[in-house]
Amino acid sequence: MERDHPDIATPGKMDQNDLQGSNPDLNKVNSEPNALRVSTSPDIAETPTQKPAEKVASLAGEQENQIRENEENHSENAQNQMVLYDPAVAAAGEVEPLRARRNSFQNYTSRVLPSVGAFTVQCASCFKWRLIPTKEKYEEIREHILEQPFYCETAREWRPEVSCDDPPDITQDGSRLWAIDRPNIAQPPPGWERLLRIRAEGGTKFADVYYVSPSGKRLRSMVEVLKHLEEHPEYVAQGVQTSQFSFQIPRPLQEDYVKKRRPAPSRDGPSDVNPISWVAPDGNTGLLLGGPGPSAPSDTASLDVLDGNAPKKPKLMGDSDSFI
DNA sequence: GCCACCGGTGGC
DNA sequence: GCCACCGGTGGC
Repeated sequence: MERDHPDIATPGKMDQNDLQGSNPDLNKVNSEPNALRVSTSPDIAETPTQKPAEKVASLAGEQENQIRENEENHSENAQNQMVLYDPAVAAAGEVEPLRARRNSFQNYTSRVLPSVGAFTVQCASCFKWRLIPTKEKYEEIREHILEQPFYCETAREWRPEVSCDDPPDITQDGSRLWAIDRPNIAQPPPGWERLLRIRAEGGTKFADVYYVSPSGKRLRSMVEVLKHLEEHPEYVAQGVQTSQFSFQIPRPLQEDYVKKRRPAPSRDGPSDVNPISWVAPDGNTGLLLGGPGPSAPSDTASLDVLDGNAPKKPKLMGDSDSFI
C-alpha cells in the first residue's frame, strides 16, 4: 500500500539552510505562470529557522510586483501554483549516512526516500500558499488550475473563514524541498491512484509517477497503461481513457537536487576538469547544516530547498504513506 | 522471487 | 536539456 493520502498537512519543522543564497528559482515561483509546485522535505532538522527580516521583505516585494504584473495581465496568466511538501518527517533524529558518492561501495543503509507530505496551492490573488487537505482535493484543483485559478476563497470549502488577509499556511523558507508541479493534469480514473515518488537527491531523475489500477497493478509508462487497458477491457468499458493518465513529474526548485548529466566529452580541448580535484565527501561542504544563518544575499528569498543535510539521507517515514 | 528504486539513453 | 521508457538489481 502505498497510498499517499494526505491528511492534513502539518508542516514539519523547519530547517534551515538554504542552499546558497541565491535561489533563482524563487523568483520563478511567482513568476512562472501557472506552475504548480511540489515540495518535499526530507529532513529533519530542527532548528527553526527564522529568516531574516530582510528576506522576508524582499519576498514580499516580489510578490507585490507579481501581483501587479498579474493584474496587468489579467487572468491570462493566472499564477496559481501548487506545492507539495513533505513535512519532514522528522522524526527521529538521526541522520544517516548517506549515500556515498557513487562510487564508493559503501553500503547504503537504509534509504528512505522523501515523499510528498502535503500539498499547497498559491492564491492567484495574494500569492499566499494554502495547504490542501487531501491529495484528491489537490488533484481536483490541479486538473483545472488554468481555467479555474485558485484563490484563498477556494479554500473556504474546508476552511470557512479563510481569506487573503490570513497569513499563509506555509512559506518557502528553506526547510523543505519544493518542486513545481504541472498544471492541468487529469485526475486519475475512479479507483485508480496516481503516485508520485520522489527519488533520493543526487540521482539522475527527480521523481517517478506510477498509476496503480484498482487491482493493484502498478503501471509506469503510457505504454504500460495502454497494454494494461488492452488486457482489461473492463476498464475501458468503464470509461477509462488514456487521457486520464499523465506521467509528468514536477520539477525540483532546488537546482542540483538532480545530478546533471555529464557533458559529452569533448575531445578536443583540454577540457579539463581538474583531474584531481577533491570533492568533499559527499559534498557536504559546509553548506549545509545549517545553521541559522542566513547568509545569503537577500535577494532572493530563500526558498528553498531542502536542507542541508538532506542530501544524504532523507529520512522519511516509511515510505509510503506518509503524508502527513 | 518480487518490486521499489535507480540509471541510462534514445528521441525529441 | 528534457523526458518517456525500460532494464537492472538491492533489499526485502
